[in-house]
Amino acid sequence: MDLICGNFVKFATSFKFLINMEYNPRPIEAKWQKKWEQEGTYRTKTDPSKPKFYVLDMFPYPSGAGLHVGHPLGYIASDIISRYKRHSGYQVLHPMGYDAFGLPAEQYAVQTGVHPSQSTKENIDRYREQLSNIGFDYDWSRSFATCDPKYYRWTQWIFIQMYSHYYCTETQRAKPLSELENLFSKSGNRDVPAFSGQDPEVFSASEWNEMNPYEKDQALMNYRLAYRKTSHVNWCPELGTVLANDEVKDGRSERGGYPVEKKPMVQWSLRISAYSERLLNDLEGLDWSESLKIVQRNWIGKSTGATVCFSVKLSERKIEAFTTRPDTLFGVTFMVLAPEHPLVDEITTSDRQKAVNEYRKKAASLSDRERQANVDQVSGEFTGGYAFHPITGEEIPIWISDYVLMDYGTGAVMAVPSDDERDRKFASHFNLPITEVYDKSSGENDVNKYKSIHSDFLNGLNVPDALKKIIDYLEQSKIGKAEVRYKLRDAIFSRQRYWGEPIPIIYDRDGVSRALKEDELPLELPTIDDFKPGSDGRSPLSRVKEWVELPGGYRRETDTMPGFAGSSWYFLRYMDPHNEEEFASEEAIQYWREVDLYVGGTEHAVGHLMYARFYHKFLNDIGKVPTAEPFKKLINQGMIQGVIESLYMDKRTADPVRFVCASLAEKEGLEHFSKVLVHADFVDNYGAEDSYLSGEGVKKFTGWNKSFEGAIFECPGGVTNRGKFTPGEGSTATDSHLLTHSEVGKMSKSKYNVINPDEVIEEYGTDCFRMYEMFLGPIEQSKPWDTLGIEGVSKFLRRFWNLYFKEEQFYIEDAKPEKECLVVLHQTIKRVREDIERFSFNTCVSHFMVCTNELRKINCHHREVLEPLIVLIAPFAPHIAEELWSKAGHTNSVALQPYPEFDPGILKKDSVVYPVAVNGKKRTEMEFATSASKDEIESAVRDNEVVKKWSEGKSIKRIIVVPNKMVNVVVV
RNA sequence: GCGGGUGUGGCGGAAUUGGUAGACGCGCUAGACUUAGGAUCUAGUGCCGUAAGGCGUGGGGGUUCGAGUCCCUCCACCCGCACCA
Repeated sequence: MDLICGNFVKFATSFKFLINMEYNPRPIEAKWQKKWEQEGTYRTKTDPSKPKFYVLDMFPYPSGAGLHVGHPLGYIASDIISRYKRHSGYQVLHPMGYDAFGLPAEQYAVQTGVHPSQSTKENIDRYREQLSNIGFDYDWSRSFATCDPKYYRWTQWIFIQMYSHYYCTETQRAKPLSELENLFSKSGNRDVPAFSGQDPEVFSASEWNEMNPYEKDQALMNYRLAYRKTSHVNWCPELGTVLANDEVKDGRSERGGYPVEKKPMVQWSLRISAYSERLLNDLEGLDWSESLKIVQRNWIGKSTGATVCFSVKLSERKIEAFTTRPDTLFGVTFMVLAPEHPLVDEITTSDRQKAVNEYRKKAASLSDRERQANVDQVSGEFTGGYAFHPITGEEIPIWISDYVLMDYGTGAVMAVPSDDERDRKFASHFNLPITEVYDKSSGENDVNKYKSIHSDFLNGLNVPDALKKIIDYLEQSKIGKAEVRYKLRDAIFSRQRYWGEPIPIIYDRDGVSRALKEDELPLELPTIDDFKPGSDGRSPLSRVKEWVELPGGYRRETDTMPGFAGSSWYFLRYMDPHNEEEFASEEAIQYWREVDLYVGGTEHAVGHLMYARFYHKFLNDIGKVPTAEPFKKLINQGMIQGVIESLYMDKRTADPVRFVCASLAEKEGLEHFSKVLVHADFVDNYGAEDSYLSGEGVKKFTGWNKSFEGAIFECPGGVTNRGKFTPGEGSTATDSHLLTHSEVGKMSKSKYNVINPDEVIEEYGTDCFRMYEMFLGPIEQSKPWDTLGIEGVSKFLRRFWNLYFKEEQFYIEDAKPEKECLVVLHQTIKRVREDIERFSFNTCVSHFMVCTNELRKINCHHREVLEPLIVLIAPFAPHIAEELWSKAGHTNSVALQPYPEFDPGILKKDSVVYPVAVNGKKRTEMEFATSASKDEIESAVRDNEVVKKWSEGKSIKRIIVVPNKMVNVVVV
């Protein structure tokens, strides 16, 4: 009987599908996705008759792991905006592509021998499939990958432009290098307005003209925006490559944990530091979050001050020190050099030699991390040498200490212990004198209000005035000069790797560099089958002799470009992705200009976003793009977290291993237990507080982690061992109910809690998945994925669908709707429009829910209400919208319909229900016509029974009427 | 240490300019329909209290007729930077 009934229900349900009554998302979604692709619904044209809108998602690296539910969050948000803008009459550019060069594919190749191009292609295909499944409106015809020679040809081209430009400090923009060479041949390099990070050797015009090509090349390297020089890099001998700073953790490589050392190597770099000031200033006009701007400002790290020159006793050499507080110059009582400072050797006296050498040796052996770790410990050595105070002429002892960093400022500090915390610490530790140079006796906290003392001609001045005066003095007497410094370092560009863009440079027999000509591009990566690093810190390419060695004794550069080379300008290529003549046509660039909305995670706060801004500014300088900034507005989506599930394992017994229920662990004392991660798939009620392991879950767990096969799993109801559950004494339990420990944390493969969007979509449908991701909370906040919550959205979509059905048939009536229905619709239009504009997608979803609940209640089936609602929801749930739109009798795509406008006339009310408060507490409600005057309302409120009751025995002092809002009665 | 952000029911979160705190959803409770319910529908659901009422947006103070929202102060958590001269 049971069986027959069950089958009947099943049959009836499937029958309902046939007549399209029940909402069954998957077939609908597949149908429309196919149709969109066939009809090119989302093809973007460069059409100057329409306003444009460029929405962009941050370039994904297609990893082998595929997407988890956190990745699409930002993509869905940008998809909604892109669809909304299309409905609003914009020509929308919403592209997607792949940042496809990079280390993971190469590491995989080293391990497996699979060529990176193959594994990358497979990963891209998988990404594309997963993305398509979510129904995005990407114009796939514009997609590309950075490893495609048609793309990287232009990555190489941009590099060559940087190689052949310098930065003019007069006009504050990049200029062709040939102009600089002209200047050199006319007047040498002494006064050229050209940015150079190092202090290049000075040469005259005739010296320049007599230089051989090699010497000229070397000299020009000091000015090129892409240049080659020796830098101290993180070299990892084990991996045979240079690592970026963020790839090094605690002196070891992030991958593999191999030791990393500082090694001088000849490397290509980009002179991003020339752009520091512009990168800093132009942040001002960007619609980015304040916190992101601050991160960028910190990174650029501008400090304004002066360099002061100190002469050294018994030496011709001078010490330059940078300070932000030259006004405290009279408070200098000692100097501190970085241990690596080149002058240390010269000034150290023989009696101090041994101590100094030991200290330097110790400092050199520590990594940057380790040096920073002992911030609290003061250490240092006296060199025995003295400098002269540039004004008073007093002798000042010179110390060395590792709190002074060689690569910041000049590597030398004029120590003012009175006004600098670290100098003060150092002085008191080594008993060095402290001279107060500001009168702080007033107890005032504002530094700018102090008056200068013990400072000769500065006495009596406040800080800003003293600063001005001392800088004037320093410059006039040529002791020093005002100076601005930045922390921002030039970007090291060389990678000793295979899977990256070849650097399009060749060297002649003498080592003189030359860039490839435009018609020699792209310089394609040769195919190789051995991906191990080359010898002597060179890339695998160095072994490909037939590629490296060229006729005429020329040799190719064998290093490749870093990941940011391809990802720093990709947003421009989408404007015109198939152009073979230029990276994008002027017409396309003039039309699309910049990205109007950029969506991505905070992990790119400095790296990608800084490099892309730099590239863009450079291209702007050379007249290739019309805008100074690439990304007008930026939204950082939050992370979607997962619940990390673990089991309590008893530390006191090992044989057999004993796992216990969380309730037991708490009773016995948590200190006796360690936590063992358990795969989220094994847990019942995943995500809920009382998630647990059933007998089935225990079986999965022991099958997954065989070392626990013999373990016992104890919960209050009984014990499970080797698949058998034995109830405890007096227990009626029939199965394991082992509560797990659950905590919110990162969703990651290593935590075994990854939720795959494909599975969610399979169960609930794409539209539901999209809406639920939005419904979770504000886009910028991190929040945990709640497996149960999605039911609510699923239920809502079914109800929404059912608005369009009556007695199992699609049903929309053409009769004039009642005002009530229209009010619901227009209220919803108003709210949704406002909330999309402010990127508040979670509240949009709730407006749709409210709307659906209300229309259901009043049983509204009017076309005039239900059709605009389809368009309104289309950006959020495009598939269900298309299906209902076509069922309503339309043959065109809903995606191209104008977005509904709300009619303020419909929302206008005749009367308003006022909350009436007495002394700020709401006590009753009263309805008044919207036209009612304040006086009318006031007198009616006075007569109100409830108000009378609350003012009994007291007098009404005031009645505040806020029109159409509320009434407050003030009673004393 | 510095900078930024966030603190609202059992949970995710609403509240655009100071104006009915807790929309919407989850969860929970009760009921209806059901052989059944992890389906669906209806009602309820901040806390205390039988009620009247009181208390409530991290704590304390202030401005205001009125404060989640503004000001001061303290606390907690998260993120970023960190000897930057």
